[in-house]
Amino acid sequence: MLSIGDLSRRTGVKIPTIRYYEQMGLIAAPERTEGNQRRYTSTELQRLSFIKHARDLGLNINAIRDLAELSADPDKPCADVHSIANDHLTGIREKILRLLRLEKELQRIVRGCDTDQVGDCRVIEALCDHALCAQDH
Amino acid sequence: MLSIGDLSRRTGVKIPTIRYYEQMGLIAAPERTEGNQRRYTSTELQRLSFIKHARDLGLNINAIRDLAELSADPDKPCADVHSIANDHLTGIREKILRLLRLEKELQRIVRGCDTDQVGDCRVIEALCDHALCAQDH
DNA sequence: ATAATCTCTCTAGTAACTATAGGTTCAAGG
DNA sequence: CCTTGAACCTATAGTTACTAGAGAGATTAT
Repeated sequence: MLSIGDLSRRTGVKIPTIRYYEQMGLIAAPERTEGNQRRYTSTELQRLSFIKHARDLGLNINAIRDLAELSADPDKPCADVHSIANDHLTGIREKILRLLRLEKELQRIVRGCDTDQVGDCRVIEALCDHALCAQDH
Repeated sequence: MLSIGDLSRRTGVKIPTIRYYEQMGLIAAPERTEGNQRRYTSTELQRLSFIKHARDLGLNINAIRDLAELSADPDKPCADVHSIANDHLTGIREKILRLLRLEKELQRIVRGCDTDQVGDCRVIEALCDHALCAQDH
């Protein structure tokens, strides 16, 4: 049996986060000692590792809850699993595109300034006037 | 004189957000009518446009507050302005890199699965076992 | 004058935690 | 067996940048 600290060390999930996940229903409430401390089994270790991994991949808690539910049923079709993953992938790609646009624009703005005084700093100027932008963002 | 609705329409910043910015000290408290409604001038229109533009570029409120303060002083060196912009640019680039890594990994995971049943779905499997990952994330 | 629209304040909710306070339990050493 | 220090407990509030809603009052057009 693992204490919450043990579980934390093994998964890399911080202790308050583990309690938070329990509160959010992502992991089941574990057994307790007589003194009311949580004790975990390897089942919960696996489950939390799964969650951690999914979080590291950027999935949100709802998506993870859904995935976890789906994975409990080995005979079901896994189309839903793929759909969650693909939606997430699409979201990531959109974010990447947006950030790339921002990067370009910011770079252009910063490079456009060759003065040392705020009074004629192109960065400030560009921020003041959206019309100076090369593209949407 | 502009009402808060006018200001909102002209800047694209929602009304509650304008009030929020006032509360946060990003914009000064404007004049009021006898009936206690806010009335804005073109000064505030400019300021809010500046803020909106900076937000659209992804700058956070603290950074914007700093930029706005700096821009009030035309004789100061603009090194600090550039430093804020460059820090932000660095942050954006880091985010892009992280998302690109995530995208690759997720893509690999999703493509690796050619079954239809949850029981042997590679996506679930990959999430359960971090060792199956090709790289860090 | 009245109706329709706008605005006011205040509170609470969002996502996913993190931090803190004040108290209890556990495990190891003497 | 007892002590002590580390680990654990709950509950509450704070983080970021808003957004939603309630209930009341103001403004504008007809």
